Amino acid sequence: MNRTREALIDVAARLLDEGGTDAVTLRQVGHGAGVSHNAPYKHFAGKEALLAAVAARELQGLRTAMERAAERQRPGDALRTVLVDYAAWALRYPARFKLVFGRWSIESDELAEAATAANAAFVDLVAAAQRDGELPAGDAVRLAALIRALAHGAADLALAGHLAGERKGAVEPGDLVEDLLGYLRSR
Amino acid sequence: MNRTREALIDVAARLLDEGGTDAVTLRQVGHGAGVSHNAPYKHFAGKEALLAAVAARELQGLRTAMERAAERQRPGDALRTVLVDYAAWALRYPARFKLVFGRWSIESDELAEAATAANAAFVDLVAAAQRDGELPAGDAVRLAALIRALAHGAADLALAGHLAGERKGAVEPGDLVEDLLGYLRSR
DNA sequence: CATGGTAGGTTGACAACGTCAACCTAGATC
DNA sequence: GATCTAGGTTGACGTTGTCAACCTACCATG
Repeated sequence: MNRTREALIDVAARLLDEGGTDAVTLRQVGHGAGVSHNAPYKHFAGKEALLAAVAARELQGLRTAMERAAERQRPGDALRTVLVDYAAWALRYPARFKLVFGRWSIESDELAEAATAANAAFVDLVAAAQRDGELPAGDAVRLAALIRALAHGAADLALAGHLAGERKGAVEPGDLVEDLLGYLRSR
Repeated sequence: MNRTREALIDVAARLLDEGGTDAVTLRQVGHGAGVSHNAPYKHFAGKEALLAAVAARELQGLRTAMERAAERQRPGDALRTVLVDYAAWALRYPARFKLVFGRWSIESDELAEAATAANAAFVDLVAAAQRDGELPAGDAVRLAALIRALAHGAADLALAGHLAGERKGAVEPGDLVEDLLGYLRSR
């Protein structure tokens, strides 16, 4: 039924990993899925809509990973695991990271819902860590935003090559996450 | 002498503010500067090189702002001022922010030097705040990376509309900066 | 002073891209 | 059996980055 649609998303994700957003051309996506250069328009309103579908699928994966960590580990460990995995994911799939957390120039219900769900899962994780005494008390939403902003910024700067220490004594995103959690715990 | 070159950079910066990186087309840049669609190639190797020049100019401005703040205020206040101004700048000129701190697909000595200088100025600011007891002791480079990553991530998420609280109780980048500095000071 | 090189400008062309329009076709629906 | 539609096709259009060829003042050097 939606076989072609799924194939298009798969091809788009692959091209995205290979060369970033610009490398995802509707023509190559169509060709890679074995259809013509205009077939994607039968499934997506345009290039942006196709990319939004890729982003939504990726966001659902991130949310699933968070929920799984929350089930299997204590709150503090789960939070650390999630953040470290997040940084590793960003470094491994830079284009996906930039797509998912960049500005969406299109309104997609699927994407908005996936983002809301993923954010809620993260806030839950933070709140649980607070109850466990691993994080200072206070507004969980705001504290979650703080932690998320740090992980996001560390990953983004690292990807751009703007994190201090090119070679010797390089600071890695995971290090900064550990530093922040350390400051917050010892508070 | 380099009058046309400067004009091209000016036009590129204006187009950048108006519609992001994609809105900067070499043809419009040339036309806006009163030259032909191919004249930019006499001053820049290509589109990326032109954008790199814009980014370098912007980075020099940020560095100047930091050094000025360091001269006129106490370390703690200077740091806070710089970070708040940084967040405000990012929200006001999103395209410049994304250009300067995005990945540079080109090697530009001018750009690399500007980045190194700006980063050094920020590390100096952090080190001064540490000596003043406003920040915990430790590796200044690493602590600076932490603070910078938070400010960067907060601004980037806010621009993408991914910061918690769309309307009610919206978390703003400046708030997160204040939160982090608060946690670090009371440590 | 003649001469030649170069910095900076021009026009024209090219392929690739996103997108629109028109058309085709098999299968579901009434 | 007629009709609608989801999903596919080909072809075209305008825009873009970039390359190539050409032109022309200017400036230094013989």
